[in-house]
Amino acid sequence: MDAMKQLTTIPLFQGLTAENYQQLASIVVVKPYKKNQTIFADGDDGNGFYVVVSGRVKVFKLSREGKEQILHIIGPGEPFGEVAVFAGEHFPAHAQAMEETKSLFIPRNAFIDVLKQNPSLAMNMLAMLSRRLRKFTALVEDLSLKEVPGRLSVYLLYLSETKQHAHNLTLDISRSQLASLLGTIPETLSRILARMNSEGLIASDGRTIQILNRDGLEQLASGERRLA
Amino acid sequence: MDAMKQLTTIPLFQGLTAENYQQLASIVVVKPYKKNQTIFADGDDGNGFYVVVSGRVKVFKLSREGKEQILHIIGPGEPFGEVAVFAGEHFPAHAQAMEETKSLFIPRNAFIDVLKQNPSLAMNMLAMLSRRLRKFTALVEDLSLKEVPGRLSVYLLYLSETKQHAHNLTLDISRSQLASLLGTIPETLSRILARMNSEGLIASDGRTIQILNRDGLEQLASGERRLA
DNA sequence: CGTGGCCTTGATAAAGTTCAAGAGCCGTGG
DNA sequence: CCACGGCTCTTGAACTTTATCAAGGCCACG
Repeated sequence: MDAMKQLTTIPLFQGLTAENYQQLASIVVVKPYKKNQTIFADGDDGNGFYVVVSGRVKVFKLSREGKEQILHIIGPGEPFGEVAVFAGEHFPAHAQAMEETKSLFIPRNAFIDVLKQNPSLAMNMLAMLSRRLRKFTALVEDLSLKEVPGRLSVYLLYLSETKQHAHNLTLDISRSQLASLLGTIPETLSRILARMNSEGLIASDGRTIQILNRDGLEQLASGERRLA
Repeated sequence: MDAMKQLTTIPLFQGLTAENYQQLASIVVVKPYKKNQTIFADGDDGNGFYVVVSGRVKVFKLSREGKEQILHIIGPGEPFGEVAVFAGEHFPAHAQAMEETKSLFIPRNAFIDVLKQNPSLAMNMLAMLSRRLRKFTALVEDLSLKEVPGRLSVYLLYLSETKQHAHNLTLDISRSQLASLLGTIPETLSRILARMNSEGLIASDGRTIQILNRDGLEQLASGERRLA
């Protein structure tokens, strides 16, 4: 597939003119990454942004002691690093390929030129940033208002609503990474999964999790109930 | 001061044409709020956004039990509620005036019309959203990676760097609200301030705080050190 | 001079982290 | 084909941090 065709399949770039696609195609660079390869580091110069074509990328912060908090997991069609393009000089977090990943790199200056000529691209970008901001609001809410069992419940219910058939979930990330996404550590996650199992809320086996009692999870998610 | 003049002083609207200002002025509505008055509630229909002219507004989330997490405190010249205009139908949080506040309300549809004709307004909006996203990244990092003394240190150092003369700070919010901003409760904040005092890091008296040992605060902020 | 709001302090309990040890799993190489 | 080493995940025990509950102090305002 050539760059131009790829561009038209990306939600961020929907609704542009053929001319715009050509302009974009001429500035875009295809970049492949291996599993665990760093794409950019916290503090790097933000001279452009990326769109994932295939594979997955995690965007995360690192504490001084090396504990990581995952901020986003970016899948095909989604952009990342775009904040740096408009806000400032450097990336505010680390980005690393979680598996073999192909991405497009859109250099800053060239992109801004295209943007200036194209209101509908600007509108797309605005909508996208707004959606991301909204997700962050939810993340902050989760981190500050809920305990870990509640956050885990929110995550499981979210998974079951979106990607998969209702009651049988397959985690597509490791437990350690799930822990990081929930703002905790693997030990705590492990214990909570065990408690959820013994309370009959779920049945987990490796990366497979069955939801046995959806109401119970919803109560945990909303803080109405706690685990024994 | 008439609406048009106010508009030109707002960073978000810098660099527009005279015609744009007139368009905007014709759709803007001035709205006054009393102290503690609700401006919008979580879930309300987002049919426009606001810019604070004078006073202050807090944007916050509420847990089921009523515990509040402040997300932003918005001052003169800053916009709020703008995410709803691009992202979706409803506001993702509550907004309330912290004191007597005057704000401008910009209705959604009319604004989008102006935006479509004006790339530089769109660029301003993009930059603003990006900056806010960046702040959120930092907030998430704080909430998930640091303990309360660290978060408080970050906040104090931030205050001393930006607004005020180096070592003598005056809090412009109540302790309860500071607690909420830091993702904790007033009791915990009180204890930590007491410990910081007795360790000679700060000298606090009411709403005034003197920084006595900047290095010590920086160590707490980065997790190198803990309070006794 | 009382009354209500906010802040402080103490005792207690809950939640999560840390440290340490062991179990299960998988690919590599003998 | 089996054993080894290196992962990740699990489990236990001690410890740390923070929240909760309760009581008392301070101050401003009526």
